[in-house]
Amino acid sequence: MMPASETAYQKIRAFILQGEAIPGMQLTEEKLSEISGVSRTSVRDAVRRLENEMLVVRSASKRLFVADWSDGEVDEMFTLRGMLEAHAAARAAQRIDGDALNILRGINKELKDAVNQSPPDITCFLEANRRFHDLILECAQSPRLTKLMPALVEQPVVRRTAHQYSKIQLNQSAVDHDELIAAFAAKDADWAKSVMTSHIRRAFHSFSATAAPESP
Amino acid sequence: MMPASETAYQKIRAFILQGEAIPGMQLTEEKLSEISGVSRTSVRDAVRRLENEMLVVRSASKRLFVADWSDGEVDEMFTLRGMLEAHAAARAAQRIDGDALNILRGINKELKDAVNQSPPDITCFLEANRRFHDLILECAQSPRLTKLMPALVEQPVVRRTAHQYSKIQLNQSAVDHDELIAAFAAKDADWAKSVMTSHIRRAFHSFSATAAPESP
DNA sequence: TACACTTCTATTGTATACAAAATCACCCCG
DNA sequence: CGGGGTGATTTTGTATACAATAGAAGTGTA
Repeated sequence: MMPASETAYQKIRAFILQGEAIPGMQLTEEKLSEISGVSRTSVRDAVRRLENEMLVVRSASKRLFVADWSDGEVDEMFTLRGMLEAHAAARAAQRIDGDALNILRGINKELKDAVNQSPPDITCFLEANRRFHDLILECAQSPRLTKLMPALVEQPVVRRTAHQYSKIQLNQSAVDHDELIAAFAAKDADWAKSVMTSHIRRAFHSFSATAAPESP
Repeated sequence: MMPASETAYQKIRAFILQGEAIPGMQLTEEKLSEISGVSRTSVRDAVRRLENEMLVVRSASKRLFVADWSDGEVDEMFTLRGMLEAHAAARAAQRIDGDALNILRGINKELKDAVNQSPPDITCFLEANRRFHDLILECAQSPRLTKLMPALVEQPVVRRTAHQYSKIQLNQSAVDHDELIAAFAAKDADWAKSVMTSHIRRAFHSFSATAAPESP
């Protein structure tokens, strides 16, 4: 049996990420306790985690709301994520072993398969992509970095627009990953860092182009 | 009246930071509740925060311990902090206004005064230093960055060794700050970034030299 | 109508009690 | 004497009840 606070965390998180929640809407602890089916005590525990990931925010008077992000904040988030993931990639390049490398190859194979479906299986793609980046983070062996990352990865906006990415854009991700794997195999930290930087940066621009296609 | 969870947070934090706690020692929620004088409920709340700042860690079986850091982790922490604070400085350079600049000057004045006491007033120095960096972070106007920072700043080890810094080392901090202010005044993001990078990096080396002076 | 004041309601904060889980100490059996 | 299991003890997890606080709605007065 899963701990109640974990249940609450997952349910509330899904509630926000799968778009049932509207950015800016208030979330009372009681409502959340109904949604997740556990007591307020556990809900509060879950909410603390979500607050750290900045999926929910607190008003001055401690009331809870679903987070919403300005363009500037999304930009900044990608920038920070780029810096930290690039750093993680550099560390991973110096520490990764053959086993992890092979698992990485396997995950990227799955990712490619998901892309090559017709239409591409975005859910599968996102899942494989997440596992790929998570494993790199693990190989970086930096507890601190691991702690910071969650506040920078999940975003409802990004998740939603992912479904509109073209096959070409998705494929570019797979290609980036292949090059990352090559950099890891060569144990070249600088190479890994550069590739990761471009990878995240490109993802950002794919996102902005998709999210706001109507420019003046 | 301060909220109980806040009381608990401050008391426990002080307990760890002022060296009453030994790295690696177990902290039961009940003990912490005695220390802080509030109920376990509020203690748990406080512990969550401390966990995020990585001042306490949780074993696989959810038991709590005072964090202790390997040399590698301290190194990594300074590296991450350097990246993020440099980024904050760059953003601040583009956003800072005259008022903030003057406050910054005032804070650095206080810092210099603390250094020039005989002996230097380290507590005052650390306090002014913290306010200086906090204000820069605020000027950077990045909620995300603000959220990440606390996990990278406070460290019992660093705090303890600070008391052994020489006047020359302390003075160098003031000089760095002056140059940062100059970079801000010129609204030169690159300059600010470089100075901040050096500043943090130097602090790291001052620390390692002080913490482990006996090399082979 | 505008504004202060007051009451009521919604929401979060805290304590306590009990349940579940993990660790420890002990004992029994091989 | 060692290993494995069993019960006791410590420690964390969860629910509920109540307290405190913030926000909303009304009420009266100028």
